Amino acid sequence: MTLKEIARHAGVSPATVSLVLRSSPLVAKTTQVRVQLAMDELGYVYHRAAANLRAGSTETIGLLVSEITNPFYAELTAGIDAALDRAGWVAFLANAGESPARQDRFIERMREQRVDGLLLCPAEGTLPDAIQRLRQVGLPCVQMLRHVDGGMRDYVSPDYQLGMTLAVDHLVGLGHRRIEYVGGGRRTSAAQERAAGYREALARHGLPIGPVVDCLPTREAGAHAVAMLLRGIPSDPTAVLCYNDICAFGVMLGLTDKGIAPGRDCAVVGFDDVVESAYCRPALTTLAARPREIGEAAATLLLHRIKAPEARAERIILPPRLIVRDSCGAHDRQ
Amino acid sequence: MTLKEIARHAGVSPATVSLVLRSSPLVAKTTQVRVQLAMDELGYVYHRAAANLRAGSTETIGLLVSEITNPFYAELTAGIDAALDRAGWVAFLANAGESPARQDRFIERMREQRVDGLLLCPAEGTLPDAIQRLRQVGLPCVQMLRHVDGGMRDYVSPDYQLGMTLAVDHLVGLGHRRIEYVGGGRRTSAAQERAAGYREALARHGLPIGPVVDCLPTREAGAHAVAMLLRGIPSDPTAVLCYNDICAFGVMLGLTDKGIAPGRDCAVVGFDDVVESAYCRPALTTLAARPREIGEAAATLLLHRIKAPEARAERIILPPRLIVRDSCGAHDRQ
DNA sequence: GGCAAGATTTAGATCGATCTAAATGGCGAA
DNA sequence: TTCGCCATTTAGATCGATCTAAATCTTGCC
Repeated sequence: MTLKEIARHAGVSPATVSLVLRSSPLVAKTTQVRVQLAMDELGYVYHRAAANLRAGSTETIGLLVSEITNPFYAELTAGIDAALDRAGWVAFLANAGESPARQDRFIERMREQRVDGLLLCPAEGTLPDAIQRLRQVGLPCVQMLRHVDGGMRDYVSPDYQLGMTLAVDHLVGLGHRRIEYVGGGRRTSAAQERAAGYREALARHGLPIGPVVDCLPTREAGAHAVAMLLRGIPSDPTAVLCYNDICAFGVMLGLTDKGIAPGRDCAVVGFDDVVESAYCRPALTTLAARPREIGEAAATLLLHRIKAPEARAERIILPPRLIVRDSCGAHDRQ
Repeated sequence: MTLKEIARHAGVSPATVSLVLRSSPLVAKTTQVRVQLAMDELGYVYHRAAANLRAGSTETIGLLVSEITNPFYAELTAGIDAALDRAGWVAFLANAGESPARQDRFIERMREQRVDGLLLCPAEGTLPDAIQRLRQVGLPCVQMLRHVDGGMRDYVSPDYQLGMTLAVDHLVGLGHRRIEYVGGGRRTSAAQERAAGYREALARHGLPIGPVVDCLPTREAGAHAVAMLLRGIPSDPTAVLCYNDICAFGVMLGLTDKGIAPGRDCAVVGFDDVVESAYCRPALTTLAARPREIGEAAATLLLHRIKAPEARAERIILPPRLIVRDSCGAHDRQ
């Protein structure tokens, strides 16, 4: 059932049907109704791919996340999906699993599909070159959560550094002087900016800066990192900042297993504010990074960029909010 | 940069280039090399949409999940993505958010995109009619986790009923006689099969069947449901089965808040085995539903169905495994 | 050398829409 | 009546690939 058959059935030319499909004002009301009727009657389904081939745009984007099973990325994805749905666009999804090779494969496939743009969280180890190439071939791209080119191109993310500053200031206000950070070892901009925020805030307060403890963003790694924290040099920390909530859950488990009560004996602060944060015990003090809003902002920015490819790059950096719960001990002191 | 230009550059006809692109054995080695060289040199990118228009298939599917932010669906999605990637296919993603209207909109859009098939978790309230229509228009479709047509069409899911049976048998083996189920009120097949499994298993043991307590799959609802459990008619339950792990987390919170220790004073069993189950305290006894495998199986089945649309429908029902941890008290008794 | 068989290559139509540029029809004004 | 203008409609080329059916080129063999 094609446009041509609709045309025959409605007694007009294919060109006219095409105009009706795109609700052009050129078409007379009566003709439009007649064509619409024919389409309903014959159960016509618009063939977007064919239209796209001629028209040049697909109203389609590629979405690459580094790990969909991380609840933070899942929220991000939901935000993107909501914004695209409002605009009538759809996204191809892929899960890079932190593999630059898989990421390259996906980008290649998206180019073949002729998507109009790309939303991506660059996998760890992505070369700036990869993003540069996209620019060269004229494929609009918005980076999310991480950047590999100094963040000077289109980029949407939480303000990691500000988040760490808020956390440190809060802990210092509670009287903590030995504050460590768990979450080194990753080579993403998101990790580096957090570590920098931690160091800078401590320096501003004139406090000793512990070596950053390596930790992947998993509960296992968080629990395992606890051993590194308790070296007693010069003394054990009284507070621990974590790369994200998942790490923090692990750290709290690790502390508990050593007989140290998180929130009472040692403050723990996470990052992200995933759903569980409010429900674990002690409830986790953390920084709300607002992933859904980030997703919506990123999708909206990409749609703008597609319409205006030559406009200057935008950076949208959302300030996180400190959510004070029980794991930092603030509630005990009042 | 099109196939035609490659042809000119390589001194062959467009038809030959097309054959090379699809690595046809018809082409002579030397020609193939020459064409390949021209493509590399000119930076040619295959135009899949154009090829699809002629060839009739898109090697693309639509994936509709009811709630991507649920970690169970996130795992499912990761499994699907992995299987599709291996086959070289890609998926359009949408998040229905349990809205049949949004679901219909997405299905319509997928038809316009001419996807070759659909993977979907039907939103609550989906009419069997919706699936029936897909059959009529010849769009292959595999239902996952839920079905709206008696599960007689292509369908992949855990064996909910068996899961409930395993849980009840285990609890009965531990000596429990008053076992309740939290998770009614939903009108999906997944909910109904769980409730049926619960009732049947209890009946087989000759035990009293409590009224199923309504509970949405959220922590809040789980915590709230606890009040309904503790009515003392004829006595409070000593064990609670839950719709899924998220509910179970809520129930454990609710119990704890009432001074009842889950795992010691009251057994709690979840369903799904999401990552947190192993890490909450007490660690949750639950049924591992293997979402990643389900996702892979569903994607694989859909690809088969696309190749053989007329073959008979397949039901792939994976048996869950009971994972005994601390919340059912089993470890205390040994 | 001639011919059939097999191996390669190709011209031209085609997929289902959009685009451009021109055709058509109706109507008031000269 | 004829013309010009505006509102509609349309023919035919086009997007970038694949498909069919036929053309061309090699071989091997008599």
